[in-house]
This record gives sequence, C-alpha cells and structure tokens, in this order.
Amino acid sequence: MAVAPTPRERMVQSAALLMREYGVEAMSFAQVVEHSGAPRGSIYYYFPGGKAQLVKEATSWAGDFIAHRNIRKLEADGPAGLLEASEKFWRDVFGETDYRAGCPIAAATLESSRLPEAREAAGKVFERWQSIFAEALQSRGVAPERASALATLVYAGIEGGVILARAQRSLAPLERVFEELRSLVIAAMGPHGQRSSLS
Amino acid sequence: MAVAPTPRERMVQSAALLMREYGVEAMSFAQVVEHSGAPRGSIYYYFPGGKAQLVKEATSWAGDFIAHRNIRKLEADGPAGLLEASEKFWRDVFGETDYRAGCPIAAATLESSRLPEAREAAGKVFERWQSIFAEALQSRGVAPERASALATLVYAGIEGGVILARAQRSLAPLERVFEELRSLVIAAMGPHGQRSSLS
DNA sequence: GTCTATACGAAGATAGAC
DNA sequence: GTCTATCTTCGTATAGAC
Repeated sequence: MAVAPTPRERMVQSAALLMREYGVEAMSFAQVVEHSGAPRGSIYYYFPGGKAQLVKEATSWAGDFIAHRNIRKLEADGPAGLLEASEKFWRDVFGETDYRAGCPIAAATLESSRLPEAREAAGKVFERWQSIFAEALQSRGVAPERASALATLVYAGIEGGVILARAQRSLAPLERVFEELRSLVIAAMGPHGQRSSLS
Repeated sequence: MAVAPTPRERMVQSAALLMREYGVEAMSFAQVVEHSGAPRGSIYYYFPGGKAQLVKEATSWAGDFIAHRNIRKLEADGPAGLLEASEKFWRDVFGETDYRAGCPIAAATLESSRLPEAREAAGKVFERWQSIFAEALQSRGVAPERASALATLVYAGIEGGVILARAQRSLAPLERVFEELRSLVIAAMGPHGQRSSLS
C-alpha cells in the first residue's frame, strides 16, 4: 500500500483502513482527515456525495487493490500459493492490529442499511474475487462448476474465518480454515499439482 | 422466537433483531423501544450499563438461542440434518427481509471497537457453536482433530456465506457453501451415514 | 482548493417527578 | 417501574471567506 500522491486518494485509502477497524458507522470524517493528513476543507470538495460516496469508493478501492494483488499472486504461484499468501496477510494484519482490523468489504456489507451504494459495491467486489479465483482453478483443469463452487467456499471461508479470529482473538480458527481450503483446492487440481492442466 | 413475557427480555430480543439488520452502531434505543413495545423509561432501569450492556446481552442471548436450537436439531437429525436446517433458516431470513438481515454475532464482532464486552461475548458464542458441532461429529466417529477443524470450517463458511449472500443479494453463494459443507461432513462421518458410530 | 464557523439533527445518558 | 424533560456530545453537512 504505497503512499498515494493526491489528498483524494489518501482519503479513500484511509477510509478503507478505518472501516476495517471501526466499521462504517463508527468511522467519522474527523478520523479520515486526521489519518490521511488531508486538508479539512477538502472533504465535500472531493466527495460531494458525503459519507455515502466516500464509503462506496473506499469499498471499491480496497476490492480492486486486493484483486490486483491476487491476480499477480495467482500468476506467480497458483491457487494454493494465493491461499498461502492470504493466510500470511491475515496473520500479519492481526499481529499488527491486535485483532482489531478485519475486512472493509465485510464492514460495508453489514452496515449498508443506510448506504445502499456501499452494499452494491461490496457485492461486485466479492463476485470479482470469486471469479478471479475460479478462473485460475479452471485454467488448471478444474471443471467450471467445481471451480466456481470452490472459489465461493474459499472467500466465504476466509471472510468467516476472519470474523471468528477477531471475535476469539486467536489465529487458530483462521489457520484451520486455510488448512481445509488448501487441501480442497489441491485435491481439486489433481495429483499434478497447481500447475497441471487436465481437462 | 416466542414472545417473551417481560419487557426486559423483549428489549434484548429486539436488540438482537435490529443488530442483525442495521448493525450495532446504527441501532438506536429509540428503535429498540419501538420494536419491543417496551416502556421508554425502562431502558436505563433494566440496563444501567447502557448500550454496551444491551448489545452484550443481545449477543449472548442470540448465541444461546441458536445453540439450543442446534443442539436439538443435532440430536434429532445429526450434523447433516443441522446443515440442512441452517440452510433453510437463512433462506427464510433472506426471503423475509430481502437480504437485509445477517448474523447479529458477526455484527457485534465487526463493530466492537467501542464495545469490547460485545466482542468477548461474540467470541464465546462462536466457540460454543463450534464445539457443539465438533462434539456431534466426534460422537459419530470423527476423530477429534478432524471434527474440530470441520466444525470451524462450517461456521466460518456459514458466516462468510451469509455475508456474500447479503452483498450480492443472492442465495447462490450460500447454497454453494452449504453444498460443500454437507459433502465434507458426510464424507468425514464415513459411509455409515450420520448416525454411525465408528471410532 | 482549502479554511473556519456554524447550522442541524441524532443519540446516549442523566435527573427528578409520578 | 415508568415517564418526561433535558443535558451533552458528536457527526454530517452547508455557507461563505480567503
């Protein structure tokens, strides 16, 4: 997460970071301004739609950020490699934040009652993550139906595992989930491993 | 969810219901009073600890409610039967609320930055759900380690699946998750089915 | 583009009457 | 036990100067 050049981008990134820790409702503009170091007077200049717009953009930004990261990782190390990297990612996040941070997309989903646009953005993010992973499985010989189902289980498992980990303040649930997901993914790709291309 | 006799209990139940739909922060006392029909003047009489206390109790109450339901279902129909019942439960919830409602325990977890007690209660709930399911698997011949890992995946998968379903306003993700979980659970219990008792 | 000041509303919490 | 009134804080949002 390199430092962004413009105040606007920094505000979006800060919003995503604050959302994952405090949630959407508890995140205030004051926090965003302080965290991003952006000028106070710029909020409604850049985001005339107010908090709804900021949260929606933060959701989409975080989703795209992770999607790109995942695409690169999949190309380099395949589905099993991505799962490994994701597990490390969350281990680091929980270590750095003492289990305070979670997934901003999940926050946008659970607190979307007043922000319908955020929920819609979250839906698109999850769908994209899922289809990226499913496609990677397909390209390694997993049947489309199976690939899609597995990819859905992967992101459901991770999102849920992150919640269990936060609630229990323990890495154990998430580690178990990743262990199971890895086994399933490797098994689905067949004995040839993650780079095989059976059809 | 039978109607509770006392105003106090009704407030707790209403809080849980409102949390799952609006989240913790967006749920106000005004909503709780209106939804429960409880007397306005009773809030701080019954909950001197304010919102923190109400949210904590709502989290624990909802957790216990589901736990008891699950125990009964497990005794009657085993792990696979519980998964089936859970899928139906969520299908009904989403149908009734147009995908607005989710899991109140998840809401308590994600929005616990100002309410540490709620997070702790949520952690206990998840742990209890998991161990109830794991024990049912064990009593059907699944090895302890495997039973525990599977039970964790089950609740992570469901919690995550509920989030994906809400975000995408579609039952599809959750149905896929349940399909996968059912297969895994049945496979783990062996060819004798959910009532066998191999060791 | 960015600032300050302020309007406005909402929500948690308290006090004291009944 | 329950009510009303109120205090206080806070957060979004707007207006207008610089």
